[in-house]
Amino acid sequence: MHLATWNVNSLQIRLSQVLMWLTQSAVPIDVLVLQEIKMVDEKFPHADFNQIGYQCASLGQKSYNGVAIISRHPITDIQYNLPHYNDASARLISATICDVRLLGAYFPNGQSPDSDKFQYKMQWLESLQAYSQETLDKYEQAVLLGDFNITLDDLDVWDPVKLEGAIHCTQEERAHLHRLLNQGWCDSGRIQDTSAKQFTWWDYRHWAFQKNLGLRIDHIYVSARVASQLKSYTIHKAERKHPRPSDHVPVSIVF
DNA sequence: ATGGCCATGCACCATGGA
Repeated sequence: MHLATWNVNSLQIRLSQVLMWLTQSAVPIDVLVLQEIKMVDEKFPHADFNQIGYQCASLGQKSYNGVAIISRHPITDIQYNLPHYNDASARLISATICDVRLLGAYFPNGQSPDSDKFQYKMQWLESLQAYSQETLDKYEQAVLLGDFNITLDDLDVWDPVKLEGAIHCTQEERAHLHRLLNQGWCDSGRIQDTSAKQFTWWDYRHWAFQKNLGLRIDHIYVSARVASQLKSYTIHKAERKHPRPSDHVPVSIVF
């Protein structure tokens, strides 16, 4: 199974690139989860995806956030957002596809550690912990993937000294990722290669991509059963060379 | 030394992103 995640920063703007990426993939993508589609469900371009053999489920929102699942296989048991957290933002869509439970997530950004938005991020993460545990208890094959907006450790940061304590790099945020890993998830990006710096996001400014000044904040966490079957993990950096790219690139695994 | 990008909404500047 080939699974991918991509924060597209507006599906309106990125639709043709996403369709092209899906149709040109050497190994066909079975499921792609999207974040920041910034689009209400009524405007979701189902027909464009149907035309290339995919069906979709979306949790949209105007201007901000919004997540979706694009799948070549039937999508069942869809859960919108966190079950125990009343969220005004569209951040999570879960479904079962080919006997695999998928959680496509757009974690809150947090803005800065002293902001109200950081408090919201912490509350959201607290609720995610419970939902994550329920998911692992219930499904042997599970994948939690998306834009986590958190670096696991300094290896995920282009300049850990400069960014020490900055948003996405605080110990409080990282503690939540370690809690998830302690629940039994495996970071698919750290199973095979555990020493190389590899990023999934680069700032639009300062020629950051050209200088490779980035962060790894998009993650694919897999249950033990899926981890044991993992064949490959790929960060699709070439998508950042598109004329009008997202600041994130797609990440995918094959198992 | 402030910031330099990109997308959205609403109107050409403000907000959010990370």
